[in-house]
Amino acid sequence: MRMSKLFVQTLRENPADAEVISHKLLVRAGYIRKLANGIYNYLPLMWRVLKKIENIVREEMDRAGAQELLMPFVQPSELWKESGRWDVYGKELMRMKDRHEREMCLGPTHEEVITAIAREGIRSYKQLPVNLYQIQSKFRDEIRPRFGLLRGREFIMKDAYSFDVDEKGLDKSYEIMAEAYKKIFERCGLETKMVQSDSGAIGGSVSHEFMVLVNENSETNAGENDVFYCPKCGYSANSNHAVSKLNPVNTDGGFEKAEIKDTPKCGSITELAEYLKVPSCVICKCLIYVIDGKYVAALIRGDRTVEETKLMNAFNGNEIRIAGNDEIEEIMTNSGYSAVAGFIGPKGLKGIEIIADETVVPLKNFVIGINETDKHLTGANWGKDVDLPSKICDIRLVEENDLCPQCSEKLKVTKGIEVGNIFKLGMKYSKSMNAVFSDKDGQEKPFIMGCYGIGISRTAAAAVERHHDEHGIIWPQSIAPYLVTIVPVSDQDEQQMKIAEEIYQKLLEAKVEVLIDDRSERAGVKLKDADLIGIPYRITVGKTIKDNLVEFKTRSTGEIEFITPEQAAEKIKKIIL
RNA sequence: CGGGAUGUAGCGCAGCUUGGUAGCGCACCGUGUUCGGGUCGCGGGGGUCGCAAGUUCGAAUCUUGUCAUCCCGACCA
Repeated sequence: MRMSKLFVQTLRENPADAEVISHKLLVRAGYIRKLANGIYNYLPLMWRVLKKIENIVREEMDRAGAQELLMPFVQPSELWKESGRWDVYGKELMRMKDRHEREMCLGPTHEEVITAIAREGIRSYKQLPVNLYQIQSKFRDEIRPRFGLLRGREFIMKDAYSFDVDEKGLDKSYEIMAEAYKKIFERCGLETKMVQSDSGAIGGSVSHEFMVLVNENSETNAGENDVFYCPKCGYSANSNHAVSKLNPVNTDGGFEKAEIKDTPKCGSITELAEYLKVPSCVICKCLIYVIDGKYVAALIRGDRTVEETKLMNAFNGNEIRIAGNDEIEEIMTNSGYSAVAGFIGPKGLKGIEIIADETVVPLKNFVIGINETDKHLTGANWGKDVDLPSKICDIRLVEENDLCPQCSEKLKVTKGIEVGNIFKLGMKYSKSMNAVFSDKDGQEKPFIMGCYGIGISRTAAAAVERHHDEHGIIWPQSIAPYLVTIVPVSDQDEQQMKIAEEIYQKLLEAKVEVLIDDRSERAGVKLKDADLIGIPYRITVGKTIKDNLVEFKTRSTGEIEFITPEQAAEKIKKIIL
C-alpha cells in the first residue's frame, strides 16, 4: 500500500477526551475515530488489525473443533423473556420497539439465540458435543463507557457456546476452550493470566477470565480489574471472586466485661479504634446494603472490606448498593432505634436479613454498635451479648499479603485487562428455555452448556496498552496492520525513490504486507509517522544507498543494521516464513 | 443516577471577568524554500461560538432552560 493513498490521518496532539494510552495512540495514529460516546469507527488500519486478530481466533477455534456461524444483531424480546433475563439484565440491554410496537433488543451476548438454535437443531445425543461460535459486533449500553476501545458500548466480540450431554462433557469442552484461548492470546503477542472469576449476569457456576496484566506504575490504570495471585502455587483470581486464608491476628479485645461506652463522634472504624485505643480488628463492623430492593446487614471485622459481588452472590442477587442515610433511618425507625451510620449493630434489627463474614466468628470481648448514636458496646461476646447470625459466609475483599487459599503463601495483587472469559453455564438456559435432546436411554434432557467470549477490539487495545513507547504503538508482528514500511528519505533523490520502489515491488510479489511512504514529506514526518503507527519493521532508503546500503530497523527492539536492499528484502521474506 | 468540569474550524486551544459582530497553533489548498527525526516564508479556504429562549440598540461574552462530552463512584468482553 502506498502511504500517499492510504486513508489515514495522524495527529500531533492527543485527543482531549482520551485518558488511557491505547485510546490516545489509536486516535493519534489514525486507527479509530469516535462517532458517539463509546462508539467508534474502525478506520482502514484498525480494520486490518482486527481482521488479523479475528483470523487467529478463527484458526484456533476451528482447530478446537468449533464451527463458525452468524446470529442476528437484533433480537426479539420473547427469547429474553423465556430465559428470564428480560427483567434482570437491566439498562445495559439496549431495548427498542419496531414499527409494530414489538419489543426488540440489540444483542449484548447470544445465549438466548444460540439456545433457540440448539433446541431446534439438536435432537439427539449423537449430535453432541457441539461448539458454535461467531464474531460480531455487540452492544451493551454501559453506564459509563470510557478508555476508548477498552470499554466501548459497541465492540467486536467472539462468542462461542458449547453443548454437551453431561457435566463431564462440559468439563472437557471447557478445557479445550481454555487451551485454545491460551494459544490465541499467545499468538496475538499477549501474555495472559487465566484467573478464577465471578460469573456475573451471564450466570452459571465456574468461570475464568483471561487477563492481560498491566503495570501498576503506568500513567493511567487501564486495567480495571484487581487480580490476586500466588507467586508460589499459581492460584489467581479476580478480586470479585478471590478467597484467602487470613493472617493470624489478635481477635480478643481484652475488655474485662460487657459495657456500653460513650464513643462521641466515632462514626468511622478509624476514629473508634483510636478513641477506644484498640486495634480495628477487634471491632465488628455492621454495614447496611440494599440487594434487589431488600435490606441486608453485613457484619465484618473492622479491618476488612466487604466485597460487594460476593455479598450479592450470598443472596443470589442481581443488584447491590450500600444503603443511604435515609434508608438507614427507615430501618432504625422500624426497629425502634434512632442511630446514624457508624453506630449500627445487628441486635434488635427488625425486618432485615443479617449475614456475617467468617472474620467476625472468632471475635472475643469485642466492640460493636448497638444502634445508639455516640455509643458502642465493648467487651461483647457472641451468644452472651449479641447473637451470631446463622448465615456466615466469606464476603470479604482479599487484600495483598493475605495467605493463598491453596498453599498459604502471601498473595500479591496486580491490575488486569479482561480480554476473554469462559463460563460453565450448565443448564441455566437450556432449562429455562426448554432446550432438550434425547439421551441414550431415550429420555429428554436439557443441554449442558458453556459459553466463551473474547473481546476482539479490546484485545487490540490491550495490545497497544502493553506494547508501546513514547513514540507510538509497537504492534506484535502477528496483529500488525502491515509487516514492513519502506521509507525513502527524500523524494527528491531519484536513486532513493527507485530503490525503495524496487524493494516495494519485490515484497509485494512475495505477498508481504508492505507500506511504502511515497508522500512528498520531509524525512522527520515520515519517520515519526512510521513509529507512531507502529509497523514492526522499517526499511529506510537514505544517503547510504550510494554504498548500496539501506537501514533495517526493528521497531520493538530499536535494533538498526545497514544491509543491501537485496538482503533487506530477503530478511523480510524469511520473517514471514 | 449521584458528585465535579467542559462545549468556539477536522484536531489542540485563547477570547467570556469588563457585551461592540471571532482569533492562535496543527491539519488543509496555492506558491517558494528546505531535505535522515513533525523545515521556514508568503498567500488562501473553512466556524449559525452545542442548541433554544430571554435581557439589550447590539450576545461567543450576561440570565434561564436544554442537549452533548469528559473525570470520580455503582456495570462488564
